Amino acid sequence: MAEKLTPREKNFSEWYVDVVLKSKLADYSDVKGCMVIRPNGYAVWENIQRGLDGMFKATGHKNAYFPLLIPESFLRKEAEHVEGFAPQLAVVTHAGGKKLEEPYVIRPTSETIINSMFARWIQSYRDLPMLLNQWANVIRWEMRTRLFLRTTEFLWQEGHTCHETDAEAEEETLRMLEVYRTFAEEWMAMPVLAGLKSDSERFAGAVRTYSIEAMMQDRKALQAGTSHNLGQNFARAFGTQFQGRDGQQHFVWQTSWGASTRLVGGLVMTHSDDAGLVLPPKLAPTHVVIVVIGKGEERGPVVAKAQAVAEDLRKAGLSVLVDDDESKGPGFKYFEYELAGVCLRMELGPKDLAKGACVLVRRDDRSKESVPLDQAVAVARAKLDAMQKALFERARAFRDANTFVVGSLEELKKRADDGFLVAQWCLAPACEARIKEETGGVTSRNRPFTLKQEPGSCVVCGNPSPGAWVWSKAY
RNA sequence: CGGGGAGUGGCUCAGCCUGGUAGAGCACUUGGUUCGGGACCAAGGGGUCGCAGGUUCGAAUCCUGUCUCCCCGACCA
Repeated sequence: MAEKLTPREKNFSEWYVDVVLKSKLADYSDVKGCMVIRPNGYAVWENIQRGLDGMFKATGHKNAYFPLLIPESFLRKEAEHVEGFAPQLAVVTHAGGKKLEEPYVIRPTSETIINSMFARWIQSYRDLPMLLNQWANVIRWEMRTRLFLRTTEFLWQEGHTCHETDAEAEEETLRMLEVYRTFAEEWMAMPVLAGLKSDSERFAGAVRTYSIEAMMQDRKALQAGTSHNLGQNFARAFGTQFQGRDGQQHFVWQTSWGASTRLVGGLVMTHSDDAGLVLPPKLAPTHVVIVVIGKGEERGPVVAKAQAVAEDLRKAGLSVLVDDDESKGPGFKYFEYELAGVCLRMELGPKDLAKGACVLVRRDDRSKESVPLDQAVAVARAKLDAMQKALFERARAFRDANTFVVGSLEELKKRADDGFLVAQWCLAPACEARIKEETGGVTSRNRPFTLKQEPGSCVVCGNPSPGAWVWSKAY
């Protein structure tokens, strides 16, 4: 039931939890650090999957599925990889009532087990490129969890590809990052900065990691997708080789890239407000709810009309709910559907019917308009398109208004909670570490492609710097 | 893991200090009246008080342990 949410101003974290719980996206489970994704939340995830999966297929990838359990020895084959993931692993030591000869690790990511198969499947350059994707769950033991943003088990998609050359792998890495950028901006209406990650933020086992970074309403950054150029690191560890055009054996060049249910959290923190969930139409499970108004006998014709309009809207490709529940008043329902994040509310009552009209209310700005019924479908679609666009524009304006160029460590400290900070950095890990320490958690987010690289001097040490990076506190 | 807070019908919480066999509001069910921004009346159903020990004639209440969640830090998608 719709209790009041904690306002964002008062406590952003509590607001976030309130929205997720009360809009029934997810619930806590009895398993520590794990959540249950409820039908509302799963419907959003399914829409995300649909969108991304279509883009993966369009870029030549095929879906496959690899085991949840990975022999521990596989993880050990790539030194940096094990080291990076060791603290987060869940390990199965017993099965079938007996202690296992070799423990299994529950996958935190699948590079190793997939490479064990790539090594068997790839013989020749004619087998390349190999472009696979897997939709799966993974487990990473976390100290502190947050609904959708960081849970012990989460759902994601991990792409794994093999290429003949380094250049092709790099091209693929950037291509998939661009897929994420496009998806984030065009589907999620979430503006992002696509760019290079620093070495300290690089995926364990990768040569280079790229990310897309979004700004949430509390001005903190959310890494919303990553794409890695793995070079030949895993290929060497697993002997994934092919006979090249030159007749020689070569290790394949690989990439991997992933996006997770964290995106749902990003959606919430980007668009929602103190009344509840706001979802971009392209991902919203319900586009329109038709609230039937009226009492007793006057309801009959209204319900009939509502159903007819719903049918028309559905034919136009919209997802529609008709609410003719007589036991609740309309006002109550308005609050409920706003909380649930339905994009458009259509109010339909006897007065509207008399005029041959209905009232349409947009969730994001609550703008209200009386619309002739014969134009309802066209207007609804136009409003949804406008809403999709408006959400993106508003989020972008917010991000831009909270992005600052800073010229010194002092300024960086002062603005630590203000948003995205653009600062020159000499690339020395020590300077990066110092920023994190002195600012109470500001880290390098990435070096956006769109950020012009002009030489300057590092805000920490003053040494020459090749260009600026974006810094922020992050989820 | 450190600091702070909280676990009592589905939800929000009272009761705990000063032990005596569990209560309110909301939600839910049924019937009726309502319906353009959170309707009302009446009747009803629902809780081994997070879990496990202990003290006691008797524990929601006192003691010990443990689990979970929230907030703030350290690690991470």
